[in-house]
Amino acid sequence: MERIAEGEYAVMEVLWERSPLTAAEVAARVPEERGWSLATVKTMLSRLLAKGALAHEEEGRRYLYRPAIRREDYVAEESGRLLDRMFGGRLTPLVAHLAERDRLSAADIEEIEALLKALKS
Amino acid sequence: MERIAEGEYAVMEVLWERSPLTAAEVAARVPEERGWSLATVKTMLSRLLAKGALAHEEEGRRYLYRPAIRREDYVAEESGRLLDRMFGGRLTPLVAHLAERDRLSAADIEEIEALLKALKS
DNA sequence: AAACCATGACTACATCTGTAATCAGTCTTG
DNA sequence: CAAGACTGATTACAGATGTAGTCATGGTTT
Repeated sequence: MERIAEGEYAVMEVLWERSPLTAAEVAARVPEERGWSLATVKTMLSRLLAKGALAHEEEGRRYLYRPAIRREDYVAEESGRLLDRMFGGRLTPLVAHLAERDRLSAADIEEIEALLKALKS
Repeated sequence: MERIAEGEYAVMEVLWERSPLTAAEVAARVPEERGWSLATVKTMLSRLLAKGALAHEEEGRRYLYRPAIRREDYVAEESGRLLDRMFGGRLTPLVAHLAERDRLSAADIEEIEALLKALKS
């Protein structure tokens, strides 16, 4: 599975959210902040097709695009990569780190505790 | 703070581990697997200097390099970025995700529970 | 039919990255 | 001092990425 670049990821998000879509529809759903032209979105679509991250089916004279890889899998790979690189693959240091950085509220803690309890059973 | 590329990160790791170091010393400590020549390491060092991620002091006719950003901060930024992009900024889904993917052993769970308990007090 | 519009394919181009080689000094060593 | 060795600076170059523009073709509207 080839690497998906940051910008391409925005396109994947759109299609994971809803698919299949035409190029124009994808462009309409890409976050405003990107400020992309339709041409740019089309380039992204082509590259993602080439990488095998998307599939397309013809619908008349145009294409309908849909993801060819699951968001699940992509997310797993990326978070695994981060974990390995920065925390020696261990989740505990990440949690500790985020807690220190105030990325973890009391409610979060409760929630994670509940999750862990469930996992143990 | 400019983005640090994957390859450059390997150099930062070396210097976070121990610094200051000369270019040659850094090269000697970069993981074998990279198979980098000294020239490559020097390029990385220059680019990191330009990005402001490293600082150097002259030591005779050569430089001693040292990090100009804290590993802490870099790691915080990167993990925050991942969390925001993939999990809406929430840690719980990430933990749940990793658990599902068997990235979480029973021992890990114990450990995190202990950590959370400590955090609450 | 003529003019127009939408679409994918192809082309463009600057910047970033990975991966060096080469060059111009300075230090060392014979 | 001459020949190397070592160092940062400069240059190289291919592939990835961000960000489009252009072109050919086939459908649409008057």
